Amino acid sequence: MSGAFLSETDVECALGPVLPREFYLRPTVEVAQALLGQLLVHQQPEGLTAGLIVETEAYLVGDPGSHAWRGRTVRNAAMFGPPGTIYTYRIYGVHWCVNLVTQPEGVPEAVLIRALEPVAGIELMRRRRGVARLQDLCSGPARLCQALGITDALNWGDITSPPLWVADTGRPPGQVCVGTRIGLPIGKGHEAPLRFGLAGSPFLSRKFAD
DNA sequence: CACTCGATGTTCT
DNA sequence: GAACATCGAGTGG
Repeated sequence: MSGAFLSETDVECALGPVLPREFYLRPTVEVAQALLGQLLVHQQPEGLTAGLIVETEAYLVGDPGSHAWRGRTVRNAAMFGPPGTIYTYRIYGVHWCVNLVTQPEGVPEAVLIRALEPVAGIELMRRRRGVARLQDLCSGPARLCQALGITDALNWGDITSPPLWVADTGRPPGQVCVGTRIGLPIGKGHEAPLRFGLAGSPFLSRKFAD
């Protein structure tokens, strides 16, 4: 596929209506599940990339696994923004991850996007990722950010408008798997059932225990 | 397949 | 100094 630059209208027609701010202003666990099956889209001059959200995690107030657990810092400030705020952070000093804020300003809850099924701009994703297999392009929170070109530049941005938004596919999520969150140390909320995925998707970062 | 390890910004001890 | 919402290269079965 060529790197044609679609207008906002073209994109909206092709990919469905943009999910509005009210979509995110619900209990965070509900948003994390409702996002499954919807389309994350990044529109840039070098091309448009998009993928179906197949895996998410919820991070809550009073949650020792959350970056906001010890209060506001320079890094996590976007988590305290209004619903629909984009929170990006650098992990292990090398990769980017992206979250969407779900609560009113001052209440730091968010959904981490953990995996996508590639849908649009797949050749651009392959160039950015340096891998060919479809299953390796977006199956992890840092992988999908590299594939879509998501960086710190989007931190504090608004997920309800370009350049990064979620399009409503109009499809029900299908069967949702629930599990424990990935990568959290013992005693830091690692047991909480706050990871969600589309059952049977080959694009998950890891399989769910049955 | 399982496991180890290096990359290194931000936060905490 | 150590730990961390990770990934990919390397080793060994």
